[in-house]
Amino acid sequence: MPELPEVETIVKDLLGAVLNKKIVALKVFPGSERLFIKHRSSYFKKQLINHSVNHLSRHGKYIIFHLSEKKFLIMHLRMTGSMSVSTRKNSQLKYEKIRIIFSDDTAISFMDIRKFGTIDIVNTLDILKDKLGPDAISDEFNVEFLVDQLKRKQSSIKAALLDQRIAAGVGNIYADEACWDAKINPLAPAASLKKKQINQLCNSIKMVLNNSISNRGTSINNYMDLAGNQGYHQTKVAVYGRNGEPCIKCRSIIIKIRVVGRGTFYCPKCQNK
DNA sequence: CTTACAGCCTGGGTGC
DNA sequence: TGCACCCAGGCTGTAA
Repeated sequence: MPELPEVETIVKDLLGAVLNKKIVALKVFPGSERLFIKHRSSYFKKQLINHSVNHLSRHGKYIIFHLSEKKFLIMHLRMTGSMSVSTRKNSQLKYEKIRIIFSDDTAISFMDIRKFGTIDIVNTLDILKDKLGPDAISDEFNVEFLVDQLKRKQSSIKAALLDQRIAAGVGNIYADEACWDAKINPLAPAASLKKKQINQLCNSIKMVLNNSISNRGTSINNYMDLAGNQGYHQTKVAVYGRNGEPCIKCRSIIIKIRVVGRGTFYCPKCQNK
């Protein structure tokens, strides 16, 4: 599932394929109906065609295309979305839902197995500001911010880390990995953490995310990069998906529980508070 | 205000 | 080989 490091890898790879290109067509494939619940596909065509991609960025797990005339195309891959570079003439790719075609006949494709992905076109990014806190690898995501947010939380630290208004971009895998690195039990009440622990957790979150970016993301379940390749970070995970296996620090057996409906993996010895 | 949870989807895995 | 069932989880809407 694409979380911050996977989306970051996709955005970096996409940059050369879209920057300063003019959109001339939008191809819509069967099975894309859910993408057009909020606006019809004709609306997207009208908004996109003859606009250029001036810039590409990411906030949390959202991909943001900065278009000419101050419009923004916002995409979210959710669980199983992926992107690919294609051309105007390619036949439909597997699970391909839409294709954005440029004036040089190159194109980018959005694929999605489970149809949870979303797209939207907006005139300002205010909608993201309402939904998201600071991006988890940005300077605005720091110990002061985290202390302030966690003290008013009534939930577990795991639930707090999955809250995108707190840690935009952190998902289930990296929440577990960061808690393990910081030696914090995922069930610990968020408000119970001491400043020293929060400082460690903040550092662990950034470290885990940046390491994964260096490895082009974690391919567990369906994540693939633009070229259809897996990342390399799945061989580096310490706890996620490793229930029944020994902790790489203390050899205790990693256990799996459910927290806020998510599979949650931790070391009962290393993460005992 | 907060938190919890069902629902959205489909491929892959398991058990019979 | 086939079939029924379960699981994965990001986000939204609704309920408590």
